[in-house]
Amino acid sequence: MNDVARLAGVSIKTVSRVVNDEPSVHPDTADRVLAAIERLGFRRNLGARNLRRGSGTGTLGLIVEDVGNPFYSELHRAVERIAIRHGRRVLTGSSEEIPDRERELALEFCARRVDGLLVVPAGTRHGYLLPEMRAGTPVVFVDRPPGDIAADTVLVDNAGGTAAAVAHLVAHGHRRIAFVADSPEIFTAAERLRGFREGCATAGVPCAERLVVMRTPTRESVAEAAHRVLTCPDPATAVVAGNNRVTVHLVRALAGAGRRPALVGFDDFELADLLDPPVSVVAHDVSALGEAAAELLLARVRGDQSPPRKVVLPVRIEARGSGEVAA
Amino acid sequence: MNDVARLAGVSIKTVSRVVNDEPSVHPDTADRVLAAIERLGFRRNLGARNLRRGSGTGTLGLIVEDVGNPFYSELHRAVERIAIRHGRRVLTGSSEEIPDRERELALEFCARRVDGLLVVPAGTRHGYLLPEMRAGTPVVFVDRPPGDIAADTVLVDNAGGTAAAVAHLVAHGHRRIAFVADSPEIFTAAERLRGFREGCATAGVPCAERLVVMRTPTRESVAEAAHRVLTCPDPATAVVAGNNRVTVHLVRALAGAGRRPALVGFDDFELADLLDPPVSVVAHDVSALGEAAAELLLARVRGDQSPPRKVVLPVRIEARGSGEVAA
DNA sequence: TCGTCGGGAGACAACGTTGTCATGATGTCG
DNA sequence: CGACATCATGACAACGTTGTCTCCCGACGA
Repeated sequence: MNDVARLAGVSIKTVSRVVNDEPSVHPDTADRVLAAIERLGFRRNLGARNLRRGSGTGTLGLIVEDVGNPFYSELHRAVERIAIRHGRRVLTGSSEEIPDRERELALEFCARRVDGLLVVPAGTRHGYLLPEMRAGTPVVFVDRPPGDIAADTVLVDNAGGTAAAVAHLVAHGHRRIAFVADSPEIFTAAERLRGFREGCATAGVPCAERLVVMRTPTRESVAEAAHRVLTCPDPATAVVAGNNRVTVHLVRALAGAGRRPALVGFDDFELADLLDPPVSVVAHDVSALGEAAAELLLARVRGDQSPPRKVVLPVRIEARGSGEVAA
Repeated sequence: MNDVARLAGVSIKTVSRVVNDEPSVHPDTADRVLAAIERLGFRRNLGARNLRRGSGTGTLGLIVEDVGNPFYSELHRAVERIAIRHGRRVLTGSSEEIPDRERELALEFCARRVDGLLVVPAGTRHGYLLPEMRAGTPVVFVDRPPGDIAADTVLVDNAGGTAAAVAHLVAHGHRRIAFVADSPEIFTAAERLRGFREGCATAGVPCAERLVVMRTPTRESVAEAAHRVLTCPDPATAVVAGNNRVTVHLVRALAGAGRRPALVGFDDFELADLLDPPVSVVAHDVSALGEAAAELLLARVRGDQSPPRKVVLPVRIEARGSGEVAA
């Protein structure tokens, strides 16, 4: 900026005036400055600007489990869309479901002075965020609630979804229904299990513990779980999958099998309708989730001080055939 | 930091020493300072730090078409992985395939003083980046080359891929092969068309212009294209799809049809193997693409001044059945 | 003619850090 | 016992901006 000022024969402050197009700069002067800027390839340093102005950095932080997972990338996209609309960029990080990495990312984003933080929590303890929140960085939790603090949270109706899945299967005559999901330490998995049990209770069908398998879904672990619930005494005739990865692994595990159980997945996924049979799912609007969270966060950024809010978005059964297999 | 210093009864510089754990601070003093930091919830301002140190901001910029597209989110993930390994974060933006948005994002990222920029270009003119590059921000182009400047570029073997797809189909007896792809203004689409033609020439099969349809793939446009190439005189018996979206739309369009053409897609996608028939594709390693680009960029950040490099990653045919349908 | 007003521009400080240098206290060695 | 290295700390400037205040000058009304 100094160089620009020298080249244009003005003071540094006048250059500042020009780049911020403040009024009360003589057009001729402005032209000289613009020419100098052009010639030197000057670009103002936003970091310094933000420091001086004390305003925010125009950045939102987003922490998810894995930016490469389609579920989270759709979330990311929705957040980005809202952020852009408010003139902000998104800084993203993958926690890899490791609480320490979540914490590290969150604190670093705060050190970078993001205007606000969106977190899909990996851990269950979030006291470390309290100082930051008190210091004025609003935080909104997405898809899962914080562990031990009160804060804005946007969720989907997990329990309602699995309960509906069970009802759907029972309506097609199933009475021995399995539930295969992620580890119960994960909030969504635990909630979906709760809904599964409630659904069973409501429908008056038994909920056999041996038909419930919960652990981190890998291709192998899900295949093993499928084998177990389908070959035990009184085997399952239908399966509820706890999330999109479980569903995909299950579809793969069942692909070779002869007689297949009915299946309802949680989370919609591309091509579900083109599989054979098409996979019924508990669908929810991931974009709406991201948008709601981002809007809530931005309201906080703008100064909304009302008590922490909890938003629960609805889910719906997307019946495509795999759930309609008769018992 | 002032407050911390006051509370700990030391100078602000000593606080700085503690947070950077420089040696030569008396342990007792350090403890007092740490206590004060804890009590006040102090977090150092990385913006100010970066400004003062003149070092980079520890950030890489990544511009893609759409962070929500699985192809780009996998790329994002790979870039993030490498960035983290070098202690850096990733600032991402979606250009939405609009040259002006690409430019706007790139320049803003430069103004934020990213250490380097990864760009999947939307436009074909990149002169606007020259000043930034001269000013020391390295730029690496990913998946598509820059329009009118010389710069590092990491691509996949687009032409080789479609040529191989044609060879694969010819080997199964096909002689009337269609090519459905994105608009030829998109570099990858144009290259794949070139490879398609070369493949036809090499195999000695005709390349009828009416079997080539190129435009922005939507569900409708692809369905229409499929209908056209399959119902014209001398209709196609096989189709090469130009990218993952075209492939998915094609699968959907063909799902209801009776006798289906053979199909080879470009870009692998989840569940391709579980469709009926499983979809053969020209596969390439998106993670490798992102990693190679990020590594190259980081080498530049570290000061590598060698001439611009062009890296072309290999592709391979993933034969799953849909390409083996006999003519 | 004088006082006033407003446009155009610059000097200076400050944002929150850290690099450089200086200081005083303490210990060490010949 | 003096010269000197070492340790612990602080004062100060600087990074690249922008907010505030001030100054100058020409125009305008009384």
